[in-house]
Amino acid sequence: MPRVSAEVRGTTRAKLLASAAREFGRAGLERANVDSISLAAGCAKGTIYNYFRSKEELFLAVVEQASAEAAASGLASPDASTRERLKGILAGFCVWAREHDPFARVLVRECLMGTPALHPRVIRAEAPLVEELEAIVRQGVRRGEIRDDVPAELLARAIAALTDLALVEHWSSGGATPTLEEIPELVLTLLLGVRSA
Amino acid sequence: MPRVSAEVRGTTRAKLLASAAREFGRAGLERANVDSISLAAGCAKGTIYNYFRSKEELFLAVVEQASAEAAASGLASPDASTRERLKGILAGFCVWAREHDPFARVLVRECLMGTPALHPRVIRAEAPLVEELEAIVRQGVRRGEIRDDVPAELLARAIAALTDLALVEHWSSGGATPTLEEIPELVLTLLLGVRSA
Amino acid sequence: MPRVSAEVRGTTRAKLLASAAREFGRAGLERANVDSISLAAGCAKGTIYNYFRSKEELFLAVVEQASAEAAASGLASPDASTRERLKGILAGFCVWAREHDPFARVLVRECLMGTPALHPRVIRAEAPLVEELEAIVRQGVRRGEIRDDVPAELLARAIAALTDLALVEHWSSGGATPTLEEIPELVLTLLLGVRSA
Amino acid sequence: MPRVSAEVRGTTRAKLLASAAREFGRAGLERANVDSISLAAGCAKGTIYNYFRSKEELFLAVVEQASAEAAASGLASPDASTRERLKGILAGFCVWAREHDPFARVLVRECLMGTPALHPRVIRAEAPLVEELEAIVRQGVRRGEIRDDVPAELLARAIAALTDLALVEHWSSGGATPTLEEIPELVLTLLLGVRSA
DNA sequence: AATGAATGAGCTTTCATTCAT
DNA sequence: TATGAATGAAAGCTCATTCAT
Repeated sequence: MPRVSAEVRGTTRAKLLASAAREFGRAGLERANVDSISLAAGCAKGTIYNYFRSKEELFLAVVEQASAEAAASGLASPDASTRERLKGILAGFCVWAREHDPFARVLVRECLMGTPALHPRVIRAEAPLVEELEAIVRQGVRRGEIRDDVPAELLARAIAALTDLALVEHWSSGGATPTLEEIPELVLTLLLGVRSA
Repeated sequence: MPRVSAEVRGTTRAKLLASAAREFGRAGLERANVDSISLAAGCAKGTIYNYFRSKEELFLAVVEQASAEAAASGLASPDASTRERLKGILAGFCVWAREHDPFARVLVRECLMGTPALHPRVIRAEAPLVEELEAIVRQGVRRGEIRDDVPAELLARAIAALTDLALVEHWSSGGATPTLEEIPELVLTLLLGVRSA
Repeated sequence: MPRVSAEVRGTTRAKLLASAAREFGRAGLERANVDSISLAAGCAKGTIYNYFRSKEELFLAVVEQASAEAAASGLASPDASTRERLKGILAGFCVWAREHDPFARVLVRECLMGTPALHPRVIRAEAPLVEELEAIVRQGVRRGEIRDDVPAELLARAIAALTDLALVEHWSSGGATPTLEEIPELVLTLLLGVRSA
Repeated sequence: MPRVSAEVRGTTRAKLLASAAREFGRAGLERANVDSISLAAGCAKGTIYNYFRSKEELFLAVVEQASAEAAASGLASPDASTRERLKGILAGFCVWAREHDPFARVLVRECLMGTPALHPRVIRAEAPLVEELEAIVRQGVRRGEIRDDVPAELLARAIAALTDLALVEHWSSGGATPTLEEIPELVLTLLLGVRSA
């Protein structure tokens, strides 16, 4: 198999994923239109089915890619305070959300309340991010840097969930309130108290 | 002048709303099937359109009814502490959610991440509950009973949002974790700290 | 049976016919809406079916009433010239058309090209007018006052048909060209030549 | 780039148009059934919508095709008398009507009394035929070969209209009276007088 | 006789998916 | 591999008609 061909395959696949993210982010799984996706990706309707078994699989591929990218978006330095590290993770996530807006919209929407049938798979896709948060929280508790009145896993999930909700607010308000930059501090204040704490 | 009493009209309408709530809660607006709704309500397909202009209007009617009921579900006594009063509101909401499970599922789903096109109308429908929470929070701040480091409105919305998310968790886990009874305390602990605080 | 009741019956029936004529004239048989007709007549949907077996029968009743009225619209004096008598018939028809605009629209539309299934019955309804024209034409031919190069029946039908077409033109042009007053002379000039001839 | 040749596309489109003409000619725009059209054309229901935006657009496409063909159906030799040339046009139209019976029925029906909403577009489609008649009439008047007591445009439209009506008669009578061959002479006799004139 | 809620067959249209080329 | 015409199940919705009151 020639290398060029493989590259083209990858390119086409990436274009389809990007186009699908835009469409799914705009319209949701049900209302999204397969035709539009392929058209916007610059290929024909049938081509999608050379890369993905179905519309649903394409959707899941988008969610998984979004999740993988989001998980790799953290900026924390290991020697910072727990709060700084958590803030770094969230800030990285928000930066990624800005730069991959369509993917972020799909991921957040699905994490908050996805299609029931797909939820298990979405949860699995979401896991890395939450696990990273959880690890930092756990360490922070051990170090006595943050509250220990709720289980670490629960706190980690609350952080992730409130961040998602803040993003929804951000998009709903047309980007006005809150801004992407404000979100990490906002979420951490709500759940961990003010900075000095 | 109707020969069939207004009572019957009301009954049919109520049956349609209940049936629609079940279907929408199970499948969402898009996947819900008008035929199934009418069948489950025990009437013909066309009957729906004697009561609602379209599937979408029926959906909104469900959301509005759910919201109105939810807003009337509070149990707080005015002389209790702020925390107790907030807990009463949330507990009332959870009781209502248990007793009107399908309506609750639709409402929560929509509040977290509704169909973009319907979001403005859904937000309006959701307003009463949040406003009640906000009023209590504001009073609590004045009394010095709860945190004042975030705006009252923001805190009220965070309470509502985390409650919604907890309900999603509850349903996702098949009712195991958290239980409905745990939710109010859970949410308030996360956002206001432990009880004694 | 009380006489008043019979009068009411007649009134309701007349109102339904008038309302139906408006609706059928506006929208045609297929697009006309039974609900609108009864509503505009000031009664409930079901009432129509106390007077007419079906939408189609109602339509035919309108056509028949229109035809009967149109046939009674002639103004000819028996001692005038053939041309004058024909003109009188057509003028009477046009006056009737002005005063019963909705009925006229339905009748003309159907005479020109009605629903295939109904055409035989419509033709029968139209017959009186054409027969009257034919009688005058026949007499005119006997008297040597008009052309005899085409069969009387054919000429009579051509006169009726061109009048119908002129009315369609009149309505299509918003009443501008030709005006209702011009139509009789226009039609007779086309088929019998100029007046002096 | 289509892998199925443009030829196939054209064939399918032509089959759909022919099938639609049959159905519309039989039943009219409203009563015609999209399912029947596709079935008779030998393809699936959805295929229609690959070629036409809607049932109405399909109908208009039929009218336009009919009109284009009809306009190209004239047989007149330029050096013949005005009457002969007019007769040639009408004869050509009648020949076309015989050979494309379904299209002719749709076109004539629409010209006499079309769906109000579609009338403007139908009129435009009909224009070429009337304009050709008008040009010949105008020339005939200049040459002093035919009557000049009515405007050329009016006479041309009367000729077209009476021809349409004669075709309706022809079809209504099951092809008996008048026959297609008789129509041109019949119409011209009515409007221009006997041949020798 | 009048009502209008209920009916359900029927409609046009959509669109994810297939497959011959 | 890419294509896009063809597919046909399924959808939401309409509306003439019925009938209990």
